[in-house]
Amino acid sequence: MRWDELSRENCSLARSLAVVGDRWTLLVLREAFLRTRRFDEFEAKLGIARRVLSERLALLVDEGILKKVPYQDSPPRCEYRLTDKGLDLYPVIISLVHWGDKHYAGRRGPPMLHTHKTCGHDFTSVLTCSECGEA
Amino acid sequence: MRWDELSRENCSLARSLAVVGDRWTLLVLREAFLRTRRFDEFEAKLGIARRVLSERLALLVDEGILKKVPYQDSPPRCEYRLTDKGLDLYPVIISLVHWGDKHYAGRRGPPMLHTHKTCGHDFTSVLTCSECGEA
DNA sequence: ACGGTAGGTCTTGTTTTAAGACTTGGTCAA
DNA sequence: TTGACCAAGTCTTAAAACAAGACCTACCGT
Repeated sequence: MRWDELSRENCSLARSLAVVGDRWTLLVLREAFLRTRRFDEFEAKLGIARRVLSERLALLVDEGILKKVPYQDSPPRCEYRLTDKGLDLYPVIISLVHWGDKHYAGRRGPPMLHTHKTCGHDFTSVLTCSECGEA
Repeated sequence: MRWDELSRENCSLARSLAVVGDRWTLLVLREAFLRTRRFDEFEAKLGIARRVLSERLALLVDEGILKKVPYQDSPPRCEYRLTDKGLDLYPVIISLVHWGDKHYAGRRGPPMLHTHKTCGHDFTSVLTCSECGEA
């Protein structure tokens, strides 16, 4: 099966992976969540090949996960920002991060803590049922 | 940056992706969650190349995400089952599935519903804070 | 001895990725 | 007004990963 056939499978996981399931896309999105916005910021922070970065950003814009927003007129320049669809990927990224924290953290604990702005605590994520609220 | 360097980055997302961030691994795990257990069941349900499947299963066993369990003596045969570490990936998979449901479902709605055994409702996932319980 | 089955490995050609040089349109300072 | 510089890419080449399918290895039953 090829990558582009995957997106036509009748399976939400396959369709999601057809978009974000490659080597780099989720790392690009992690940077976007950390407020990285410009081409060379992404390049510098990720160490990704420029060609691959260019391709991924274009794909993410195509899919409506990022949008290009002009930030100056001359020369005309754009930055990349998350759309609502992109923001919806937060649970995916946070679950992967917490899985990594749990199973690959070294002696010094997880590399980054996540603080819940509303309650002020560092948190891990708990997946709950939308109907009854249980874990 | 190469794939194996990624796993040495000081970032839980990068380390997670070094294991499950390729084209096939999460689809293999989806099948494992759906109780697929044997080499040719995986092959038949996924349409994956045998060489790639063999490589992925070996990696997942190496990482302690799947384990080989003998199910008959002669000829000796093993099946692949999720370990606790593997089961911990459920939130990742379910978030990806629900993201796909939300943004790529066709007219007929999502291809598969998830029922919470405890409360009996079809559910979507809600990510909540481990400290205060809010979404 | 023969065909079937489970679980792989090997080979070949195609795609993707990595690394880094090159391009384009514009600014700025001398 | 010329030359250096910048952001945001594109192009080239070699290495790595993948897809498809043929082949291999125990062992079973007949």
